[in-house]
Amino acid sequence: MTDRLDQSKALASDARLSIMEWLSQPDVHFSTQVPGKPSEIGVCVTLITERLNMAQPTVSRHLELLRRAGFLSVHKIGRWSFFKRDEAAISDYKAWINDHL
Amino acid sequence: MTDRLDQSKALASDARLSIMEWLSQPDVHFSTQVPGKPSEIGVCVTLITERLNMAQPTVSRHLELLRRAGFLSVHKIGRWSFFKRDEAAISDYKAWINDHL
DNA sequence: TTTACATATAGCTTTATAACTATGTAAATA
DNA sequence: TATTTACATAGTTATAAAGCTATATGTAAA
Repeated sequence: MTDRLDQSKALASDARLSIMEWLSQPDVHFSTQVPGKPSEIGVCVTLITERLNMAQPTVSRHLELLRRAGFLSVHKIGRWSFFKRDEAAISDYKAWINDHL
Repeated sequence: MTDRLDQSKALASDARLSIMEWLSQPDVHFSTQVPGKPSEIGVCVTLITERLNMAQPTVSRHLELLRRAGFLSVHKIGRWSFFKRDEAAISDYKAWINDHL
């Protein structure tokens, strides 16, 4: 079973809430991405780092936390890591919150 | 505006998630309360402390965090503090999560 | 076959959380 | 009025989280 506490913890951060929100409209927020369409392949770490205005390793860690919570998936192409939302897992969490909060 | 980050942080704790869940059916989980019906006046700190199996000041702090997030309200009668859910604020947060996550 | 690039990992420092004990406060009771 | 009760606050300590720099890894380009 997915760990609801880990998921709730993943959302207890300004940076991570922003990431989740930006990735819900990736083409709008990351229109400058060169290697591919954000809504199709995901968004690379560099662009998210720029937008967050944080050091790259810090952003990698935030993304990893969201991934481990199940909210994001990664797709690696060459040297890039493209992150996108896992809508099924997100809906699942929403349903749980609706039931249990 | 309510601080969504504070609300999300308030839910990033096992103890606090349990409190929220117990208080959604207070008569079931706190049937031993003497001073009044839990679903009407709320649940006192002592009973929540017993159920959490933590020191009383620790529980007071958890309750205060949930209250400041808007999820709980307190009603003081004599020396007791009765905590109950603020369903409006909770629904408000759920709606926000549905929109923004 | 170096060099540059994109990301991840390691290690460190600072700040935030969470737990506890001790004590304070305010109301009810003896 | 002294004591007990219910809860809150203060202070301390331990653990977790968040940020950074430095470096490793792995791929692409020169």
